[in-house]
Amino acid sequence: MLDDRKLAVLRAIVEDFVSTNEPVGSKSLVDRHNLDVSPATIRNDMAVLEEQGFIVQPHTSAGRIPTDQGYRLFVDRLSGVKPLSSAERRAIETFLAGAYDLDDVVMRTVRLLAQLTRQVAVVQYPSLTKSAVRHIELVPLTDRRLLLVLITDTGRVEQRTVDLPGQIGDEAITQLRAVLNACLDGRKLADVATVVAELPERVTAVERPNAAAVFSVIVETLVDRHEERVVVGGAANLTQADFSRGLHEVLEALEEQVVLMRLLGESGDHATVTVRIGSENEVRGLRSTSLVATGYGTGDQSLARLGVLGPTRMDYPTAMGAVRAVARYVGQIL
Amino acid sequence: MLDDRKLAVLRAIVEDFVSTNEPVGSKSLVDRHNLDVSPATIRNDMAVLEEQGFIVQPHTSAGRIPTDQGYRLFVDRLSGVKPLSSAERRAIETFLAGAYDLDDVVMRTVRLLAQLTRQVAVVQYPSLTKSAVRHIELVPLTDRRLLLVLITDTGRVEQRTVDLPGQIGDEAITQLRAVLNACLDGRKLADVATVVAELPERVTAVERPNAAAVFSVIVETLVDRHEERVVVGGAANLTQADFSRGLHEVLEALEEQVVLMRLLGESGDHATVTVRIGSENEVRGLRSTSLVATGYGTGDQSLARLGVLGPTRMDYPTAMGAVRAVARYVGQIL
DNA sequence: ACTTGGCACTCAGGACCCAGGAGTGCCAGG
DNA sequence: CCTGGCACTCCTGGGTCCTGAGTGCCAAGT
Repeated sequence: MLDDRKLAVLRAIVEDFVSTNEPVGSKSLVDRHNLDVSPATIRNDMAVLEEQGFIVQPHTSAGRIPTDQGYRLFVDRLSGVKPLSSAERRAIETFLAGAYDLDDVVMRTVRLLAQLTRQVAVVQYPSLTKSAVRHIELVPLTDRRLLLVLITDTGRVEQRTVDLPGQIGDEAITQLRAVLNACLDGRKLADVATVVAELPERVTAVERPNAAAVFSVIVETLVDRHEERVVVGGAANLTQADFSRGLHEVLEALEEQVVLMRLLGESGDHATVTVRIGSENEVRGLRSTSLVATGYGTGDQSLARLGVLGPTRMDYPTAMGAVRAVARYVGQIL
Repeated sequence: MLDDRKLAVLRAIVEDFVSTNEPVGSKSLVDRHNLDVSPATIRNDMAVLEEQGFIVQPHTSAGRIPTDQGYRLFVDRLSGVKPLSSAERRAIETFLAGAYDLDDVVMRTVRLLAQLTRQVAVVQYPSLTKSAVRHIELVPLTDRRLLLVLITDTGRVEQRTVDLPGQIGDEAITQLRAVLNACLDGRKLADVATVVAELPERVTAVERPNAAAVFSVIVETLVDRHEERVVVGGAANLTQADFSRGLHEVLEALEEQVVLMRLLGESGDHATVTVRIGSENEVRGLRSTSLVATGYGTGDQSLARLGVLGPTRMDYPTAMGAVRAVARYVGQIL
């Protein structure tokens, strides 16, 4: 039902509209691309495309602009992933190379993505649940409060204060620390809950209440409270694309961690770049934006996701290229 | 040169303009405030105020709007700090009460300030240099890499990886850890550099290269690299105020940590709310915004600063009230 | 020495109209 | 199935006009 030329026309419309931000008409199409047919023919094709819901005209007798569905077809069948220029690759490498720690990696990644794509970059912190415990440290704050510091093998550090039911002495802390590290070191965080359940037996009875408090905080921190943060950058790029009045909505959505998590979280296996276009987004307020995202992580498993967010009128091939490349490099670094 | 009535007129102009966002004319002034003089009199006063540079008219025969200098006079002499309603006070308390750790406190504070003032909130992390070392932890990652975790008495946790010149064994790590904690525990971070300089003597000669690497990272982390982060929130509120095209500039400035530091950092002793209006801001791109900021911290010393940023057309008394109140509560919590 | 009413003046903003042009849909002929 | 021609639509930009808010100034009043 859609022959090759119609697809070519759709592709051309998307490309032109993305670069000019103006409805594109039959005449300018035949000029700019070398379709060797007449404008009238194109018009017929466009009529069909419109009927199928891939393009619309903002008002009678204006050019056509792609619908969300049109973009969808475009990314699915009409365009590939545009690889980065070698200059860009080098830029990525040098930019990410000097990172100190995990925080720094994430921050640099956000900036990098934002600059590269001129869109809003969104990077999720590597998930806790898929990494393993490297070390647990207990530091006394007062005689009834401890600071619990938990270090994972992805280099992430979690900290929480623990309020104890009773006083605790130095030697008790030392003992507790030893037990914790002996039992939890190297364990996948996902397994920690079950291991912790067996721990109380290993502690002397008198210390059990305090130990229990610590254990429950550990479980809470690691398992229940998936405090997986999302970092946003490049919000300034939103002002270029004209969201008319929707900008406010978009900015608001970007400040809600929960919303961002929902946005990024869904679907998409590792190493595939997924695109979510306009109304496909569940998130209210981001209905006129598109998300290009992928997973990243060490080896074959995906630790978290990152991507860019922009107006539906976005250069998808380039964005996909940048997202994929950055995800790979970040994976390498971790 | 400026009698009482002229000042009253300026105050009225500021208040009206802030609430309506429209140039205010002589007629509406006498209506809305009960100045019992005629519009003509007001016009004379306004002429004087304009000559002195406190107000301008956007174009001939429009009402007047305050200049930066006008706002300055307003905050300095014509308005106080508006205390919060008791409902707002309660809101602050309950909102900040449930905070887990330092990160959480900072994040909640940002949200709170943004919601309270309907402006952009800016909160600086408590400065490292003024707090003391609580604990230092070394965790082996590989045989040539350590993770250094440093805990301060304000509950802040700093982490850095250290690349060692040579291999290191478990017992060497233990020794090093003991030395570090023995010597640095409780020291003000500002003093750490001098203490560290004396440390190498306490380590066996064979371990000195590795130890030196660790020491230099410590100094770097704590002293040289004042990586004092600033967290921004409520950027969506910027869209309400019409920055015409300057919005882009403002958003860009808000993403530059360095710029924010410069903005917040200057001047202002603890517990005073300082206001920086429009062109008084050094920062290019924030010339049409105002900052209301103050220090916060435990006891009498200021650990860091927080504030709100908005258009110069801002409700200063309320903003100042909110900033002051939030700063106090946060100080209490720490 | 201020204050006041009166008056002429200015100018942004909205309503209105008009022409130009880009783009379309349709149709008949190749 | 493609193409040229043609009539139609309607957005866009420019121009004009008008109105209303607001001003500055002046002369008279207190």
